Amino acid sequence: MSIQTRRARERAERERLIVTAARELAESEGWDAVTTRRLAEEIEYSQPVLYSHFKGKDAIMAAVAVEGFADLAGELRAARTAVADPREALAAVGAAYALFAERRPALYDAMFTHAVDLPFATAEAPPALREAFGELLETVRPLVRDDDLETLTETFWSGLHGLVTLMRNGRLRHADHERRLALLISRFSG
Amino acid sequence: MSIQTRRARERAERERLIVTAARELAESEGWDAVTTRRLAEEIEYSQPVLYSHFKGKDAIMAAVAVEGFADLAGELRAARTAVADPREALAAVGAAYALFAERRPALYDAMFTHAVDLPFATAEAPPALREAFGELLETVRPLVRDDDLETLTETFWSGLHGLVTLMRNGRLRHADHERRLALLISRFSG
DNA sequence: CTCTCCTGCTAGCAGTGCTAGATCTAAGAG
DNA sequence: CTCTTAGATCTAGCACTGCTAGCAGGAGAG
Repeated sequence: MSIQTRRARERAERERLIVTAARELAESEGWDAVTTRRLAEEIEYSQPVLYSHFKGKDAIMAAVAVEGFADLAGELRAARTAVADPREALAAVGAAYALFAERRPALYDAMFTHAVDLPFATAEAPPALREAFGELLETVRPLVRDDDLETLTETFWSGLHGLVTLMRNGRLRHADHERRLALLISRFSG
Repeated sequence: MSIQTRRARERAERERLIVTAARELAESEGWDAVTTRRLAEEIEYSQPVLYSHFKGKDAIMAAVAVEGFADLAGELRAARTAVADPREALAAVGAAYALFAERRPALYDAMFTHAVDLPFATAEAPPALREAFGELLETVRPLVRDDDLETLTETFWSGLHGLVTLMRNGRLRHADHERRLALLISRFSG
């Protein structure tokens, strides 16, 4: 029995190795640099072993994305719980979200622009995803009035997502980022 | 002289042929189906002629994107000028924007998620781009109070962009789209 | 009618994601 | 302790991508 558990453990370790290698490579050189050959070289195995762990490259990106959601959830939670006042919390969470996207652009892309086949707003969505959205939900909850909580959260989230994505490929002037963020938050804390 | 003008005209026609072929192919089968070989076959020329017109595939996508901005500007203008009341105009323009993204997903992608090298919020941005943004600007103008017009417009635009992009790859529940849109608009018409 | 240029083509390169078949290791049976 | 068998891993290759060098062939100029 123990020999099989050792094998299973080694397999799991290698799977983590693949995901972290993909993540680090993407964060340092962008997703274009993450090829199956390059990734195989990085983990010191041949290409086909990747396919014994994941269905394809998209599945690897999805796994990286799930890790990203766990990170994001953690950072949002820290921002939310650091402040008592609900409006200040909203501002802090919004700033944390924007900062996350700015500092980890490749990771953010994997989470939101790529990896379409990741189940999301459904019951079978990975826990990390629900947790990240849950943080936004708890931030918005004290400020909700007439509107539906989920709808309000989704709309606020969309605003943040739009800000960071449009700015990231030069659609918005980089200088006024703070003002736009403040404006968005003010419109959602009333 | 006239012989050279004929050649120039034929060249321009072929260039338009390339762009419209790329656009139609993308809209009917997605950007993954738009390969240089497929595109060459579609216009009944060999691959290398594409490179005598455009620097590469990205440049073709950028040309398609510019066409898309002209379309978007037209639709936004129609929505804006159809209504007299500023708040209703904002709602109409927001709905028109979302409808555009929903009906032309591939075109929308070319405009906002791909084609990074397209000059945007600068002076050398193509006129169609400035026109499209200008429509949003004129819609927001009557509703601006304490905030800066450009910043307010950019933030509203980000909200719209976030809504349509997050919904398009399953990040948001499709059913509540109208409610989110209405909520966003209400937060920006006060 | 000849020469020249230039347009558009064929063929090919380097790289991509992915997979079939061989190989080699290591576990289990006698 | 040996032999067989099964599973994990690798080598080699497929079909495709964007892009380009270098060659034909027909246009225009003289």
